[in-house]
Amino acid sequence: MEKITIGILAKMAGVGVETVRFYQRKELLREPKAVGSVRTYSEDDVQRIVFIKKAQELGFALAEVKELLELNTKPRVTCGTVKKKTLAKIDEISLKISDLEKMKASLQKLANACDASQDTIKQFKVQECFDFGLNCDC
Amino acid sequence: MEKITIGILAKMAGVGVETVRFYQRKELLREPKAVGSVRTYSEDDVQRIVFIKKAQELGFALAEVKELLELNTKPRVTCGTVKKKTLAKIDEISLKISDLEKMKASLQKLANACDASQDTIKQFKVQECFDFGLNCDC
DNA sequence: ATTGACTCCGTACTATGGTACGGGCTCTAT
DNA sequence: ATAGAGCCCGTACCATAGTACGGAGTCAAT
Repeated sequence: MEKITIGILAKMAGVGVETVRFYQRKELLREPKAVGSVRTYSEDDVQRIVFIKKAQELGFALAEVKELLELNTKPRVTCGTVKKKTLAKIDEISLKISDLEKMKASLQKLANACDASQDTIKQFKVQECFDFGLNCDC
Repeated sequence: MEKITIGILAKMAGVGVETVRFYQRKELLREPKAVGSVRTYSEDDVQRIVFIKKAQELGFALAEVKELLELNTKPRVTCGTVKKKTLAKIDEISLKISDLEKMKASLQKLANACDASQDTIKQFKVQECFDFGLNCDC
């Protein structure tokens, strides 16, 4: 098993070398001790970067991703604090999920409306179709 | 019912006036005809902005939000095209939801682990807890 | 008819999340 | 030992998504 240098790490995680260095500056990623003068990374670092990218796509800013990661890794934080923050994040995520579900349902209705007509689609008001909760008769 | 000027609109939608104008420049929002020299807006415009903000929070970039909105409102697009794009968006959203569910499950485990111990929390590897799919014995 | 609040418009500035670049160093293979 | 690939580091630049600002016009109330 060959040593994971920054270039290899970046390739494994599907990001650029500069991105890795950027995350280090932002303290989202530890700066590993160098063996000689070149630093080597672990499989854990790859997973961490993958997590960061995933969480970002889901609408978390880097600062929030950092918080998420720290829930799990900060040594000095008491259990109560972790629990409180964790539950808050869970609520945040639940809300996102429910909004996405509504969005999905609206799009599903739009897709169904498309089935009905042949090649032109009757116009709906955005407000009726993408309402995030109100009813829609598309 | 008083006229909805840009300032009122912004307040109703919970954004700044500058943001409204920014969205107009980006063609996410129509520029309404002026009555006199001041433009007036509708309740629809409010909902549209609310939609934009929601979708953004869910991890869609403005360009993607624009696409979402156009699915529903572009006049020249045929039904087949709309349907194809709509289904693609649905897949995108489903993926987001499933990632969020995994994230939520991981956080739930973290919260439960907190219940168990009293004031210090045993350390988990991020990779075990926030794995997005692998199993975790937290 | 004047004040004050608001609009319109353009331009400039900001924060976030990278990306690119250039000089110097090192590690490996030839 | 030397070339080339890759690392280290700092600085500069980029796109996205706003935010601020300043001058000019407008509208409504006093």
